[in-house]
Amino acid sequence: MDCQVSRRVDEMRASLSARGVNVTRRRAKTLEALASTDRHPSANEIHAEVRRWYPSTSLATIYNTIELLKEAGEILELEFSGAANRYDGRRPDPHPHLVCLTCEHIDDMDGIDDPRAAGDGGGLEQLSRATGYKLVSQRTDYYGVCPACQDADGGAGESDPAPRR
Amino acid sequence: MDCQVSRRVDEMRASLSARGVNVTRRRAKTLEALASTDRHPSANEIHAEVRRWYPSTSLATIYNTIELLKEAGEILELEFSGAANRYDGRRPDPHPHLVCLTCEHIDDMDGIDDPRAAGDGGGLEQLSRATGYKLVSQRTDYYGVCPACQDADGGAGESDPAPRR
DNA sequence: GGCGTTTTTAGAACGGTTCTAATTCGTTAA
DNA sequence: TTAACGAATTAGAACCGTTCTAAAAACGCC
Repeated sequence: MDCQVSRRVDEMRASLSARGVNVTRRRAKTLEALASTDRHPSANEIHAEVRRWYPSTSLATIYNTIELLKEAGEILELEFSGAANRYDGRRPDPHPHLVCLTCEHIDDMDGIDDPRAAGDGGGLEQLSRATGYKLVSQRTDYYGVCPACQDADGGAGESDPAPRR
Repeated sequence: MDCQVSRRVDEMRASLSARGVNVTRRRAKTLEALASTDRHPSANEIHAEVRRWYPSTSLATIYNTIELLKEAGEILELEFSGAANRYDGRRPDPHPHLVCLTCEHIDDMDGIDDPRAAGDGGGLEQLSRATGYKLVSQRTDYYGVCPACQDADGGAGESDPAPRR
């Protein structure tokens, strides 16, 4: 396993343990599946990955582990109404994403010189004061068509190659 | 009907008509329900409102009209995974929202002096160039507890008065 | 008034998520 | 090694907002 990945897995494991959560083998594999990709997998995709090692694993176990990780603040959940939720186990703090409406690929939006592209963090207290809300989280998404899908589109015509949202 | 509201209804109606859509009485009531509130109603709430005038109205008709309005770019749909989608018929262009996690109230976030609080618009072309995506839309939400729910909470204790998300 | 089209209805279907009851697993104590 | 207890896991049902479908109703046009 990549060193970067195993470090992140250790972080998550420690965070769960600190909360008294027993990190079983299935749960550990779930952490690994989350830490080892930047593809923002869905619960189903994580399930498929864990099943490669523990084929009897139920989807409920995946959701259970996801819930524990959410409580520990170790993953970021990206909710979608018409499609499966997606998870970011590498960067649990809110950060902006680029969502492809054609293939549902999700990229982190990093290092772009735009005010809104900044990670949040400091801003929430200030905004809480300004709005009267007690703000705890934030989400920014940009929707469009990713480079690969633009290329696949061969120039002009639409051919609806994949799910749309 | 408020003058502001009826102007907005007329706008929507014109926009639908221009696309060849027949604005029936039920559809007109749906426009009105959307234009006459800043509460960001769900499909169910719109349904209840339209039913006050046309009691036989089916939920499918509401979704049908919502779909037509989306195609015409006349409403903003705020999707939520664990709860019903919400609609903004007053300001169809993306703008930031404040979402109360306790009572599910949604406020428009206006006139707050924060970089991310700016309506989008111009930024998308620039960001498209920077990211390689062909961006068409954007969403920014802030999550927290609204002033009313903070007050209702009477200071310290939690009592889980309403759905959580 | 009759006819073809559009709209509407009621309810089934769908899909992702959550819940439930039963089973299995892991640990500790005899 | 076995017994017993609590935690984890499983399979499948339940849930709920949304979408689909087939039939009925309303509408516009001659």
